[in-house]
Amino acid sequence: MNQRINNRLSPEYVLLGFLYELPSHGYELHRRLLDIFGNIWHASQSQTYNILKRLEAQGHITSTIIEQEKLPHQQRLQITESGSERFITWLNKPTKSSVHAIRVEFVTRLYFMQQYYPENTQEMIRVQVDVVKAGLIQLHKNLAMIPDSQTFDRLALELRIKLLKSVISWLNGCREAFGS
Amino acid sequence: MNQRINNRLSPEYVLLGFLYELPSHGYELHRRLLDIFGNIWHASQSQTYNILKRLEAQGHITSTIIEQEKLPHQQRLQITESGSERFITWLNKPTKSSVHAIRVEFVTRLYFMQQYYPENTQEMIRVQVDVVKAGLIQLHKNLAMIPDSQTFDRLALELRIKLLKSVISWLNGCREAFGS
DNA sequence: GGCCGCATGTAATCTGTTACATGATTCT
DNA sequence: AGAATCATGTAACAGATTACATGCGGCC
Repeated sequence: MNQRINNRLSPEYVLLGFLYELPSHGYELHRRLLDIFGNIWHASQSQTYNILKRLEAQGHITSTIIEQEKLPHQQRLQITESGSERFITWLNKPTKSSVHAIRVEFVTRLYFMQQYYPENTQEMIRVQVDVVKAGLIQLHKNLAMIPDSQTFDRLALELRIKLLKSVISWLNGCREAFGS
Repeated sequence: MNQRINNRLSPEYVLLGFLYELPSHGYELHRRLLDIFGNIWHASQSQTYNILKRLEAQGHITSTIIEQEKLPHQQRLQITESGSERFITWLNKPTKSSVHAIRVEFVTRLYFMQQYYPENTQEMIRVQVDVVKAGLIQLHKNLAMIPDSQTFDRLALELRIKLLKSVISWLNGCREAFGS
C-alpha cells in the first residue's frame, strides 16, 4: 500500500517536498503547486486536499488546527519522520528512462535538489544521464531486432530514441546551468 | 459525456480503429492491441472489455453472440455509424502539440491513416508539423518572458522546446519514410 | 452590491488496476 | 500431466475530476 507499484505519477512528492522545509497548510500548498509547478503538475484544489488526506492517513504528515482571528482556521500540516524519509528516498532515486518521467519527475527532483542540497545537483544529473544512456542502448537493441519491412514499428521506436537523445543533451545543458 | 474533455488518453480509438475495418470480438481485439501497440498503449484484458462495454453503451459498437462448437462463445462486435464517424473525426483531427500526445496519439493515427487512407498520410504529417511548429512558437514566447534569474523555469521550458524540435525532425523523417 | 481571496472540505461519477472465476481445447 | 490458448467477465479498490457547499473579510 505504501509503495508506488505502477508508474502513475502524482504530485504527492511535491507536497511532501514543500513540507520538508517547513510546515504549511492545504491552501498554501496548493497555491505553491500551481505557482511553481503549474506547467508540470496538474491538480485541482480538492485533489490537493485528497492527497494530503492520504499522506496523513499513511502517517507521512500530521495536522493541527490553528484558529485565526478574521480568517478561517487553518490546518497546520507538518511532515513526519516517515514522510521526510519517503521524500529523501524519492529525491535520490534516479528517474526511469522515459521521456514523460524525465519531463515531470526528474524536473521536479531537480528543483528540490537545487533547493535543499545544491551541492548534490551535479551528481544527480550525472547519474540520470547514465540511466537514460542505458535506456537508449536498450532501445537501440530493440530497433536492431525490428526488420526493415516494419516501417511503422521502426518509426515509433525511432521517435523515442530521438527524444531520449534530446533528453541527454538537455541534461548536459543542466550540468552547465548549475555549473560548479 | 460523449466528448473527451481532458487530455486523458485511452486506447478506445485503437479498438474502434480495428473494428472500422471489420467486426471482431474482445479477445482478438485485445491481442491485436498488445501485438501492434504494446509499446504505446497499455490495457489489461479486463480494461479492454471495460472500454468495449463503454463503447457499446455509448452506441459506437453493437454486439451479437456467436456460438461456436468446441470453443467458447464469442461476442461479435461491430462498429456503428456513430462509431465510424467518431473514429474518422479523431483520425483527421491533428494531435495537440505535446510530446506525450504525439508519441501516443499521433503515432496511432499514423498507423491507421497508413492502413486505411495511405494517400492522406503525407497531408496528415504536414498538418501535424504545422501544429507542432505553432506550439513551439508559443513556447519560445513563454521562454522570452521568463527572466534569466529563474534558472529552473527556463530549464524546464527548454526541455519541452528541445523535445518538440526533435518531434518536428522526426515528423519530417516520417514524410520521407512514407514518401510519395 | 458583487467578486475575489482565504480556507476547508463532501459527494457523485468515471476510469483504471488487480485479483479472481470459469471452462473447454490444444500444445508440450 | 500441466501449461497455454480461447473467451468472457465480476468484484473490490484506488485515484482523479467535477461540482457543490460554506462563510468571512477586503476591495472596487
